[in-house]
This record gives sequence, structure tokens and C-alpha cells, in this order.
Amino acid sequence: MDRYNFKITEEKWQNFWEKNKSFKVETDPSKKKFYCLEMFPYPSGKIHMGHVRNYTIGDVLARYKTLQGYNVLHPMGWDSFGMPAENAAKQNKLDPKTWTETNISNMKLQLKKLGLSIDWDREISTCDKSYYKHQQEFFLELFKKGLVYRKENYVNWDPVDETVLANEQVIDGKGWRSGAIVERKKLNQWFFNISKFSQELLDGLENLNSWPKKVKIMQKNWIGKSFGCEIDFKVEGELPVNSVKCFTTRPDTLFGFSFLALSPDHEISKFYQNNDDFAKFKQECSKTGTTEEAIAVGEKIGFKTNLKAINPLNPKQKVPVYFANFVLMDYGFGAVFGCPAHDQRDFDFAKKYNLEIKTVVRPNDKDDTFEVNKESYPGPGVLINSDFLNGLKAPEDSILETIKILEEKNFGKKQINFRLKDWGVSRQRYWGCPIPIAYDEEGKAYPIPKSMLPVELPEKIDINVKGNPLDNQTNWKVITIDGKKLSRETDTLDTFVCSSWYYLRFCSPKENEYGFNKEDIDYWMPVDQYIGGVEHAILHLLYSRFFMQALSYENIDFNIKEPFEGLFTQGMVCHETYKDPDDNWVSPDEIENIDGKKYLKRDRSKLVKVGPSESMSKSKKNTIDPEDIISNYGADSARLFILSDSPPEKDIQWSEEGIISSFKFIQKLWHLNEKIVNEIKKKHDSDHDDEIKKYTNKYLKKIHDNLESFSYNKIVANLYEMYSFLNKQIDKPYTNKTLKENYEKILITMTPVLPHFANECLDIIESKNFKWPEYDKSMLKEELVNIVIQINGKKRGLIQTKPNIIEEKLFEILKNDEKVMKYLDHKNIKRKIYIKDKLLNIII
RNA sequence: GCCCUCGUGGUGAAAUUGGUAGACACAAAGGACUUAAAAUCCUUGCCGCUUGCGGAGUGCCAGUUCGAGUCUGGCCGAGGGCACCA
Repeated sequence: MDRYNFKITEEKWQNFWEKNKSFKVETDPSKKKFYCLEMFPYPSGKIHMGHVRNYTIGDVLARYKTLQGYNVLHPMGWDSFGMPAENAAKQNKLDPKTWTETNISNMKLQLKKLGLSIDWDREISTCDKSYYKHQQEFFLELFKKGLVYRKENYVNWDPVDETVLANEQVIDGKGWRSGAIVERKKLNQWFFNISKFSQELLDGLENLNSWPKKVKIMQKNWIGKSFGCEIDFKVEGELPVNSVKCFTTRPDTLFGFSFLALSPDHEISKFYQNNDDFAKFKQECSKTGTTEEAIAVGEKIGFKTNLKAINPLNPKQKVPVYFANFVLMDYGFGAVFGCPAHDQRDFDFAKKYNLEIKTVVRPNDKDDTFEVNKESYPGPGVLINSDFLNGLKAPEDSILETIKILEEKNFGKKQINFRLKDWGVSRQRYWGCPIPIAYDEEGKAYPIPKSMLPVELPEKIDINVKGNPLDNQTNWKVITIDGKKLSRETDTLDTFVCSSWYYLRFCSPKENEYGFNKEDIDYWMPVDQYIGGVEHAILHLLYSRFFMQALSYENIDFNIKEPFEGLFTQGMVCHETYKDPDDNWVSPDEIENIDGKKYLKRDRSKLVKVGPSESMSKSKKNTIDPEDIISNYGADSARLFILSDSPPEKDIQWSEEGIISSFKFIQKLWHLNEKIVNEIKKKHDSDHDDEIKKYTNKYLKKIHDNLESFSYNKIVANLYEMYSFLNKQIDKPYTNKTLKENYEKILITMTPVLPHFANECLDIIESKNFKWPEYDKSMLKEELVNIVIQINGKKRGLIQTKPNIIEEKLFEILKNDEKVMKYLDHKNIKRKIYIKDKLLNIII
């Protein structure tokens, strides 16, 4: 028997696909389309197992849809702007462009070795000027529509990367990439007005039926809509201030008012500019705002002003006004009204500063003497101690009623607030898309005319400088527009801008005039299935959705509101972690397995500590290089294993044993193939034709259902079952035509998972121009069914009969079943439940 | 603290509308083949007794039902998201 030589076969088919441009597609409205997109990679240098999983899942779908007759767009590109290029360039003294381009060509080769059905003619790279030119056009388009603006703002400053971070890029007060504690800094920044579309982005989620519920909830929470009331508090004191606006979701607790708190950045703070104590307090705030313990403990600190605020519903009541560290300037009006009895945060603050705690809501199961003492009571109940509001049901009736009263008296009005903030897109970085703006001496911003686009990044410059290297490019910075000497914007765009529209570009990758061509996007968009990691649930996916809103805003020609019709988020690839006796991480290829125990390779006597399986990461050294796997076992083995065992949306454990068993399975399939090919050559009677036809049909249904529901792990199980059936049954005689036809169908179903192997086998049986085999519903009916016999709900027997048997007849057959009759012996049958063709439950 | 998801063998997991729990695989143990090893194949899987059979069993406790991994309520545990959002 020949061994299956994956090296030769895989190379053969990869060359074939490349030479024939097998996956090249064109816009063709006469064909039904399917747009299958996986999140494009950052060209870090090498592909990792996460890519293998992501792109294998996508490839299974793309190949399946192609076989079903769809015109499938399955492109690939590179998210190639970003900081790693700059950092690597600093270390290796290469310029970012060269570094990036080398990485792209390496990774492209690696992806090709996976046997992906990609239309490489559509390859794009976001750092290519033919790409970012159009991004600059979009920027100016949005600028014209008023969706881009510049403002001086406190920004999240990453002191290590020396750049600004969006709120979403700050995790636990630290930079998402550098891990450095983020500082606050005031800078002039460009913003995309994403918050303008808060309601649309929220509503749009409703219709995304093929998105994971989890992702939709995360976005919903991020947008953070809340319903409440804006209240205008009159204030009195020594400052020239008459009123302070607050937003609250609980106006009904206004009778529990005991202080007013302002953000340290509130405009009233200007009156304290020269106050040393206030300066100290502000410094205290910026410290507690960022350290981890402070966030965990949540210590509240305040600075008392000499103002008093008046309760609009009870003008006799006057309460102190504080600056407080927990009040955020960019939510609501940067001011909150404090009701300690019914808000834990206000409660903590009141305790610290000895402020009044007045209970105004009692729980439904308590009487009016209820008093809050150890902690606040934020729950539902009935209003008490609230004068004319007493007795109202909280929160439903009481909130609406209070808002009505406040509106009547002109103290406030109903309001909806969103947590979503505008997207700061300026980055003080070299390796990004230049912002197409220039400034005059007064700092007024001028858009660069379209004819002067793209604003190209200067090449081969010295990036070994502190801060933004573009700032040092004095020649580049100077530009003359309409005879006016201007200075270019030196900030570049956040790389999330690049990935917010790349799926449009794939539809028209060569279009020169504009970012895309209308005819192309009308045909291909939206993306039917988008596949990627759940880590992009908020950032990338929300920005992309915003981009569609922004492009369609005031534009009747563009009406794509949602870019991704279907979304699938795959799980991570995990591996066991190892540590040597000195507690250092050890990589899997430094380990030797002896008698089921794991030893250090370089010192066989030393046993390594096996830690939990965790997501593959360089820092824990538990990565496996896909290139090694492909060269040792082949792409098909890698694909088969990465799909097996765990459902695609869950994490998967990578193991040596697992990949070996996938490899062996392909060898077994190869031997089976030889047997079948021999059988096809022989002549036989047709005794068993029905058997194989029926089996194949049942198998096709399973594969079909599992493909449709993304149960790719079950498809692998179906392949194992199919192998074991055919391997047992192949010695039975079948007519060659039937055997060939059915085997061909089975092989076709294998092509999405094992494209090289299955195409090779199809080639051997001389199958040409094949398409996806549909199953025949009428053939699914069984000639015999198994009926479970239960006694008092417990399984006691199994009877095989023809379908549609009536209960009486079944009971007759049952009388011959000694085992079951033993249980029924001399017992009174109280009741029988019969489910046709399935089950008979006898109650005694 | 709030929100979401999930608890099934030693492990990863299967199980249409409630209807044979553990498909398929990994690991382990035993066996077959072999001079031996590798490779391959078969068997076992928790508790009892002798094959065979019986019993328990899907995190825990109740409930609905002829029948619950699946539905309802409560509890316990794990993972993820958000985090002073007024």
C-alpha cells in the first residue's frame, strides 16, 4: 500500500488553484452572491494558530458555498499600519515599510500553504497609498458633513507609546498595548462624531439576527442608553453662578437630596484656579483615577465649595456643593445630585463627609418607618418622606410622575443619555494614515484638496526620536494651498479607521476614483458571514457599523446601514503551559514525553510542572508554530484537527496527540480510497446498492445540517463515522456505477475540510465539474424503526419493527419479549403512552 | 457591585420539538498480531454480583410531567464583559 504523500499532493493542488485562478470572482448580478470574510491579519511576521483556526473556519464555509453554486467573494488583505512596525523598525533599524512588506510576503506564503480558497487578485494592504488615499477622501467627506471635528480635550495619554488612546483602548486604567498607566493630558484632537448615531447603532442591533447575542449585549452596554431627567439646580453663594445642570435617572428620589457633586473639571472649577487646597485635591483625584487599588476600593474624596444648592421640590432645603473625584466630566453635565439613601456611591460619600441620609423609598415588604442604615437601598418600592410624591410606586410610576412635575415647574425636562463617547482618532505616530488637513498660523484647519491626495507618508525617515517623527519632517510639513503657506497635520489616524471600511474595498480593490464602486458594493455588500475573534466585539465592529452610518448620512446613493449580516466569533486556541523546576516558562518543543510524564529535553532528569491550558501566547511560551505543523503533518491534518473536538465558538485545546491522530486518519482515508478505487474497477451484482445509497443520503443530511449550523466539530465526527461504515461495508458487492456515484458525493463533502486530499481522490476517480450533493428527503424514511419500551419511564427493551405500527400490534409483539414480560408479570397495567415509531411507556 | 454565558465520564465533547444519556475523538488499562518493538486492530469504562443482568448517574435541592441533560423556581461553582455612567 502506498502512503499518502501530503507534500506532493498539497503542493500540486495549491499550484493548480494558483495557475487556474480558481477562486477569482467578478461582480455578476446574474449570479447569487455570498460574501465570506474573515478578519484580516496584522502582518506581524508569522501566522499563528489563531489565524489557522479563523481562516480554516472561513474556508470551510467559502468552499461549501462555492460548491452550492454561489458566486463567493473570499478575499484577504493586511491591516498593515500600526505601532509594532514602528517598534520593530526602531529595534532592527529597518524602516517600517520594508519590515511590513517582508512580513506580508512571508505570511502570504504561509496562508497559501493552508490551501485557502482566496481570491488573491483582490489583496489589499492598508499602508498602501492606493488604499489610504481613499481613507483620506472619506475623512474629508465626513469633515464636510460635520461628522469630524477638532477639539481640545483631555485625552488618555500612554507615556510609554507616547500616544493618545481611545477610551476603548484603556483597560483597567492601563494602555491596551503597552500596559502603562494612562495619564491625563490636554491636547488638540480630531474626533469622529460616533455618538451622533448612538440611537441608530443601538436600534440596528435589533435586526442583526445572525450575530451572537453576547456581542450584541456588549455593544448595547457600551452604547449605554439611560432614561432620566435633566434638572436645573439653583445655587447660591459667593460665586457668580446661578444654577447647575444635572442628569439623573432617579429624579423621584429628589426628597432624599443631600449634596450636589461636581466633576473636578466642571467649569465652576475655574473659580478655584488659584486655590492651593483645590490644586492639591485635583492632584489627589488624578492619582486615584488611575491606580488599580483606587479603582478597586473606589474611595470617594471631595472638596467642599462655598456654594449651596436648592432642592427644586423643596426650596427650603439647601445642601452643600462639592467637587468629587467620582464625577465624570464627559457624562451627563459633569454634575450629579446626591441621594445617599438610594445610591451606594452617594452613600459612601455621605458617610465620609457626615452628610444627611434621608430614606425616601421603602421596599414593598416594609412599612413607612423603614430606614436605610448600613447600605443604600437602590431597589423598587414605595415613595415615603416625599411630601406630595408619597405613595407612588418606585421606580416605574414615581420617575415619570416626578419628571412631569419638574417639567411643569420648569425645573427640568425628560432626557435620554448615552454612555458612548465620540471616537478620538488622532495618534502621535508615524506609521499610520496621514490626516489630510493643514493649518494656517492661527491654527485654522484647511482640508487638503482632493486633487492633492493622497497625502503620502514620507519614506525612509528617522523614526528614532521622542514623540511623533512626523513633527521633525520640516520639509514635508510645509504645503501651499491656493497660494497660502500652511503646515500639515502631523498626527495620523487610529488604525481602527483603516479596518472600518476595508470590507468595502475588497468589493472594488482596483477602483481608482473612489474607495469603492457603487455597482460592486450593491452586488457584494453586506458581508454575509464575518468571522473573527470576540476581542473585537466592541471596538472594530462598532466602528465599522458607525462608518456605514457616516457614509450613508446625507447620501442617498449609499444605503448600507449594517456592514455584517452574519457574525461568528471563534474561540481561542489553547495549549498546556509548562514550567521548569526554576519556575521559568518552557515551550512545548523543549519537552520530552517519557512514560506519560513530561521531562525537560535539555536535562532529561528534570520533570516539568504542567500548568493549565491557556490561550497561546509568546509570554507563556505555549505557542505552536503553524509552519512546523504544516511541514510535519500537512495543511489538511492541521485543518482537520483545528476543526475537530470543540465547537468553533469555544476554545480549543491544541495537543500533539490530536494532530497526530488527524494525520493518521487521513492515512486511513487514503487506504480506504485505494480499496474503493479497486472495487469500482471490479464488476459486481447490485445486491447492496440500496444500502449504500441510503447510508450516503443520511450522511449527506448530517453534513448539510452541521455545515449550516457551524457545527464543524460534528462534521469531523461525521467523517470518522463515514470511514468506519465504508471500511466495514466495502467488501460487500455494489455495482460500480452506484459505488462511484456515492463515493464521489462523499468525497465532495470532504473538500471544504480536506481540500487537497479530497480533490486528489476525486481526480483519481476522474470526477469533473462536481457540485454540492443535495440529499433526498424521500430517501430518509427508515424501513425499520427502533421503538423504546419503557416501564414506569425506565428503559426495559427495544423493539425493531416497520414504521407506523399501531399500539395493539406492538403490544402483541411485545408478548414474545421475555425480558419485558418479566416486569409486567401479573401486574396491573394502569396506563400506556405510545409515541408512534419512537416509544411505548407502560405504567404499572 | 451590575450584566451575560456555562456546569454531562480521567479529558475535549454529542444528544431535532421533553422520549435509548455519553455519538466522535484524546488519554488510560487489558488483550490480539509480532522473536521483540513500532504500527494496526479489538475490549473495558461508576457501583454490585459469575457470563449476563441489576442499580445509581448530566453541579446541588425542589417542582411540572407517564417521562427532564433539555422546562420552572431556589442554591452552589466556573468563565467572560462593564466598572464610580449619576
